[in-house]
Amino acid sequence: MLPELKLYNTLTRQREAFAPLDPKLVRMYVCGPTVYDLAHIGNARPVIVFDLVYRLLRHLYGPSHVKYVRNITDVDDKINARAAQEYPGLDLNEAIAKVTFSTEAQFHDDLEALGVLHPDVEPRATEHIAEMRDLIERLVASGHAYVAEDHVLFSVPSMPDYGRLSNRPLEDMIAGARVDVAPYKRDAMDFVLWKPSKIGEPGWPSPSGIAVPGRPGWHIECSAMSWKHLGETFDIHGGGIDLVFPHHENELAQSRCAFHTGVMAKLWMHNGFLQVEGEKMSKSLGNFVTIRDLLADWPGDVLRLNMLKTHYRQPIDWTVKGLEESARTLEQWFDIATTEAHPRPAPAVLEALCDDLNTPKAIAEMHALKDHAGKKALAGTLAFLGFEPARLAAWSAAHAPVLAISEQEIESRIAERIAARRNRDFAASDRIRDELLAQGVALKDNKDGSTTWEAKR
RNA sequence: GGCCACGUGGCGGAGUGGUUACGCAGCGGACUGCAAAUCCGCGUACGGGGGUUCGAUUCCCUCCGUGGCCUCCA
Repeated sequence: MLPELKLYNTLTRQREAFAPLDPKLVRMYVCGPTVYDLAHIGNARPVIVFDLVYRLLRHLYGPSHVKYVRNITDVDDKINARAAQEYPGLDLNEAIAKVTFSTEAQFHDDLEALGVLHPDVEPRATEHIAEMRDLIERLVASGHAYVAEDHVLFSVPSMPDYGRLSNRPLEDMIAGARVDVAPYKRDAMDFVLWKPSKIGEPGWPSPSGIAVPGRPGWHIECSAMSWKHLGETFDIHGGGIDLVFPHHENELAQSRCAFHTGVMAKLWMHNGFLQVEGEKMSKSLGNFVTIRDLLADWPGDVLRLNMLKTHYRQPIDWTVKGLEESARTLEQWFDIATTEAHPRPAPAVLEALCDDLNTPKAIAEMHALKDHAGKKALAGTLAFLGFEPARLAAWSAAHAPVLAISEQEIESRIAERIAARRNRDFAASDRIRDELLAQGVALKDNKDGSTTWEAKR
């Protein structure tokens, strides 16, 4: 008997029992990266969190009954700016291709190290321009959008319940507006669906009779890609909490008005923000931490556990101390879970995860497995959660501290020490132990009388 | 200024209207020639103030603190 899955829905501000629209196919869309720079640890949070949601759904509904779409946004002003900066001599479109291609490859390498499964579909925005145009024309035709000065704008007042996701009544937003309003907007809240391309910028034939080439606004790509791969409505839409407004609010407005539906996704999930050593991560503070940097010092599995130690909706403070603790925990678990893995996660862990992805509770349950005869269950749970001893071992081998002493020498010194202890020459015995420690080798005298060693971290 | 979230023991971090979270660190014990590793055991908590209640860390109000968002790159 599987536990009932309950998830917190940003749209309703409460936990709800999850029931897919189509019981034969659970559909989830998560906003992926805009590929203009190395992914930082804050970007890793939604990727890891929703990877776990994906694993959980596959377990509950069967792997062939879940479709997970995570996009790559490869058209964006930040990309254009980066491309122009990195490759000043190159044609802008070629430069953009270089930036997006290499950034995407790096992103995939990072995720591989973090134990993240591939989504079922990973669409790129530039491959869905036709769907975007189609959506825009539907919106214009139904009066939800209009053309002005070669732009297409979404008419926010045309949607009576705009603002429901972010819980911002229209009046409040207008009152709090602090940005100059473009003159071609009918309403201050209207947002861009399509805009004209400047010379040299990427451009595509425009919709709605606009003569000049253009490019999509920020939000339309996700409406287009989720439609193409998941349909007009689907089950779960995820991302970071910073995306709730305006990105998700506007996505939702576009899709619902284009398809005349009451919902876009039934359930909206948002992960909390991440800070580094108690401070907001920013380039000016110099605490901007990329996944790549972290992987130089820590195995991906440790980063993964560190991320899951905090409940996904809570703010997380990313610290070296926390990483050290996670590394130790993972090491202990892998030391214990050496037996054949159970094919399923431990029931108590599954139950915790079904309770709005309560990973801290799940981790506590794993500690309980350690204490009892739960080795096989622990191994199975670790595998289920995406932790892989082989990957960890590979990282450790690649990053092992260089010892100035060979393994044979270590073994012979251990033998020497055993002999000294047998003769009760403890001065000699302790000297050997200290010398090895100074060389980075820590000895362990086990209960069975044997002595083993490990490289000191 | 508007909207929202968070504030738990030395640290990390769940949860709950009235019984132990859990982990790390610490302390005590076992083991050890002594340590380390390992095993067993132990302790301290719910930001301030008010209210509701027989009873609040848990609900309400308020204050303080921390953080996020407030769009077309301004």
